[in-house]
Amino acid sequence: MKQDSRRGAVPVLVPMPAETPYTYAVPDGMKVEPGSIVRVPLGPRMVAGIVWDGEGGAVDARKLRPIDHVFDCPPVPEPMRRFVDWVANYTLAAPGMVARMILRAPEAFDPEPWIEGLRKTGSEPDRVTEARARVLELADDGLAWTRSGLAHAAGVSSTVIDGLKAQGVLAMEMIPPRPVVPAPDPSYGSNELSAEQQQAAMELRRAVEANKFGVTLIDGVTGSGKTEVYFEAVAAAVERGKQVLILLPEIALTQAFLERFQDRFGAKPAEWHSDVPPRMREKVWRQVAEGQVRVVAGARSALYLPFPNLGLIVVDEEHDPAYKQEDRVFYSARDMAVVRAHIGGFPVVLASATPSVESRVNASQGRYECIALSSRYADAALPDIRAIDLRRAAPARGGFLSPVLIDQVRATVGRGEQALLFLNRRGYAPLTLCRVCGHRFQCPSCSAWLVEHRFRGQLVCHHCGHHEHRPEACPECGTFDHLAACGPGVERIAEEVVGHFPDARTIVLSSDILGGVKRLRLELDAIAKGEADIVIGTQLVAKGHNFPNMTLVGVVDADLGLANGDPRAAERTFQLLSQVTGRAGRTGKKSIGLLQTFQPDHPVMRALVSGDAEAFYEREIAERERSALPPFGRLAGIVVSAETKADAESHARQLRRAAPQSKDISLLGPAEAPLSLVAGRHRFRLLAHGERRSDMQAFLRALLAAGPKPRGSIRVQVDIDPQSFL
DNA sequence: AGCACGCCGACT
DNA sequence: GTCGGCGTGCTC
Repeated sequence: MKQDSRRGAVPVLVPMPAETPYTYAVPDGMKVEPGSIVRVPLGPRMVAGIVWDGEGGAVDARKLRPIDHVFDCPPVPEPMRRFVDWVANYTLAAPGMVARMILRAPEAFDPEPWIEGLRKTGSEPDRVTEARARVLELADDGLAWTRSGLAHAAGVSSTVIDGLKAQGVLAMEMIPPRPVVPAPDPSYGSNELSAEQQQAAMELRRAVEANKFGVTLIDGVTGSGKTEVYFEAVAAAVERGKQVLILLPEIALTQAFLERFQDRFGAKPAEWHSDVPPRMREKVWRQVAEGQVRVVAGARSALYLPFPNLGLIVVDEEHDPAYKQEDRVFYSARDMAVVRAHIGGFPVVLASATPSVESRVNASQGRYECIALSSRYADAALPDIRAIDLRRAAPARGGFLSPVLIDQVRATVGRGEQALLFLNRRGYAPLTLCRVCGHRFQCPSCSAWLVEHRFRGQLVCHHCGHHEHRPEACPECGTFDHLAACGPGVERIAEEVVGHFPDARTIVLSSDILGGVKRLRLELDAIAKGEADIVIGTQLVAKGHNFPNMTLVGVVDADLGLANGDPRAAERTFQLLSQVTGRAGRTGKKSIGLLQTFQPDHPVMRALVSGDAEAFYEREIAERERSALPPFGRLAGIVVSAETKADAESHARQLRRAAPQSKDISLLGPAEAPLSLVAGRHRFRLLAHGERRSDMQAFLRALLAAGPKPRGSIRVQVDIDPQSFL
């Protein structure tokens, strides 16, 4: 529905951190409406902006500059605009910075050009050769073909096509650009669902058909077929002519998901993530905006695609920390998906085998519906999980694998099956020190320990990327050959494994693998095909891959990550180790998960070994409630980034002056960062905890008003009470 | 955020 | 004498 175009001046949200839209003059004869994407002059350059709602603010008429161009593009729909305002307000980010996330496909604002197509005219060629006959048979469908498409399909060279065109047998006409993906067919393949799945699918279908806001949490154990269940909700939405967004954490590696989708719907969903090449991004953006793309599978940024007709969002692996964006605009895509659904008045589905504490609490308190899937596919037995008490079964001197684990690896490989050794730490050793003077290698800009990467011969900071050559001599005391590597990384475990099993085929998988995502996919495929006996990997092996022959998962250091002060440490560890051990036993073979730990009685280990997640979560929830941590209390905070510790300290003083009501203003360097929020370089953080979100807003305003703006940026941590967002 | 302007160090 | 580092300030 078009509103009247407004004359005079309109507000335009430009992609920069201004608190309000800027006002631009609308030249005579130009028609714009709220949501129009326009090109406007901003300082010395031209930028794309979005015409916003309301009246343009009063600006000095001499400053007012005209809109340069209105793109021929569907306007950003009203629910999207409300969403931008909502996210900006909630995260205390500038609305323009949120809008910028919508505008990240700059070439997509102009329509895709039509392409040349060829159609049969009905006239006959002078001679019908074999090649020509094949072409004509294909073109008989009456549809327009592209020149290369027709040549390829008929298996002829394009000169054959040109010949037919010259004779007037085929005529050229302009045809619309091809869809990035074919339309999904909700009745293409129906998965066989168990009674339990059927029941769950019915509930989701009902929610979609009711076409009103509601959140459903699918809590389904590994192998219970959550995906098949929510595919039925997707089908219901597609049947109703709605668009669907499926959010996945780190989609770049989830090739298998796309194939499952294709098996169910006969076509792949459109993909949206950072590895989609620019040309494809533009096409996807445009076709989403035009309503042509029906289903998008994407990373968290897909939440900012301009869907005109969204009817369902699915957040798969809803507990995954990758849903939190922690730079520029801080937000949790899982929670913002709920907000987007609320604004759009449609349902949202959260799915996980290990739901977050927040979602469980929301479910138990009735804000979210909950569907539990408790039975597994017949052939997908969960592995038998046991703890190895490292105090009793200590590794050999200089090693990190206990004899118990080594024996199990030997037995597994001996049976021709695969073993996975999981250690969530890249590189060779997390700390290097001098045995003579005790010098420890530290990052010059972050104060974190430098991690040795022996293959590369370097010491690397995992916070900021700083790297230096690994020296032979201690830089402090000058002694040669007395630098000691402390603790294990995957490279060091690989060294140990090769020592024990020189004939086994061993692969190390971590995100710093040479060759990037492409190489990683190849390696994962190779492992799935059985081309490795022992895999040593970081957490990327935990994500969604199926290794049919993997029957042993050994967690080298199950305690890693429990002791870093993060209030979610236990929850995260439980989730991660559940996922990792779940890699084994996908095909019904008897499989084992072994946890090397110094704390076999820790609630996380007990929950994993007993399989009793409920007790663990109850405990965790009680603990959160008792200590007023999310989701019951607040961990909201103002985060000030600073280049140096001195700057951060001066910001802390300023913040204490500005916000005396904040009881807890603390300075955190990356080494002791409790919330794994460290991103980018040179970042020290300041947390001012507040009781309420409105306190945070007041603190921030006070801070900004108190005096010179701190250098670096000010952000509000997103990790805010998820109960209050509606 | 991006971009220009502006003022100090090593090089054609 | 210029090229280029990034500190500072501004954008309707």
